[in-house]
Amino acid sequence: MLSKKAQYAFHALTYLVEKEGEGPVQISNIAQEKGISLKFLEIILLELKRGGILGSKKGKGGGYYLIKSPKEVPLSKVIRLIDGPIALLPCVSLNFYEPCEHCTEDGCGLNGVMAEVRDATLLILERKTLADIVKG
Amino acid sequence: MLSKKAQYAFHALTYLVEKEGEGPVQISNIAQEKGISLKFLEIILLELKRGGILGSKKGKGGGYYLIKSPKEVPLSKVIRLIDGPIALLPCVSLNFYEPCEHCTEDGCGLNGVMAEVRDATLLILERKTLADIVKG
DNA sequence: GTAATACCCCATAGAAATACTAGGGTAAAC
DNA sequence: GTTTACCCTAGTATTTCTATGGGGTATTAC
Repeated sequence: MLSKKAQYAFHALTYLVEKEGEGPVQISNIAQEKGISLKFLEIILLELKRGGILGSKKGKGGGYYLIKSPKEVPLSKVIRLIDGPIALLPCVSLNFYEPCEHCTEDGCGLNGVMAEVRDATLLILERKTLADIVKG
Repeated sequence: MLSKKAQYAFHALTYLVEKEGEGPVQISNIAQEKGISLKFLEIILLELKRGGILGSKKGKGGGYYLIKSPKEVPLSKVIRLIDGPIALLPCVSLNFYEPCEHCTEDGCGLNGVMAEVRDATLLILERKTLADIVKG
């Protein structure tokens, strides 16, 4: 399951997509509009900025904005940034790989299936972008 | 990600599949062989029993055993039993559905994609069974 | 240049989930 | 009736989740 944090991230991002071209959007604006705690949202947006998805501008008229086209931001990137691994097992994770202590060298039988699940999931999450989750 | 508990469950189940036909297997046997804490494993096996996957026999010569053929136990059943929902969002979960407060009536844009992910995942996890995760 | 704005950073904290641990109870087999 | 081995309740340490609070700093408008 996605954490609340990741869900909030998506809600904030879709809002920013909708507001694209209107200049920076303030945290307080997003928080109020989407019903998210302001301080918690602050942390989330900061992470999205550090992850290269958002840019920010300080001072009057400042706020957050997308630094890429929505079509260039796959959903997988957001999930990995906020929640971490997409795979169901650390030993089949592409970006957060860790060996299992319980798997023998030739791997336990789970690996194969979980790698399949990972691939099927990524096939969707890598292709779908922020542009796809904004209602027409 | 699967919890350690779920991973232990799979390790224990594969062991039971390998020992099928040899009568009940004791918890202590599985725990030692798979390197799992005995008391923690006890809890896990009990949940698998309550979930209708395992049977147990008390007293001397007792232990746990599969009550169905390994081919009849899909991996999805084990995951749902131990970890809960397979879907990434509660609002697209088939077995643990909960409405999202942030989604409007016609749904947020995420729903569609996450339902796709769920279907792709289930297509694998419903078809693959305990028989598939035991090494030939 | 100064005051207002709005992001930035650090510390803390309650609640829940995770991953166990301890100890005794109970049914079955011999 | 004693041993075996599952069954049940309770507790606990650690981590993660979900925030909250207060102050610092860069930018802009005037």
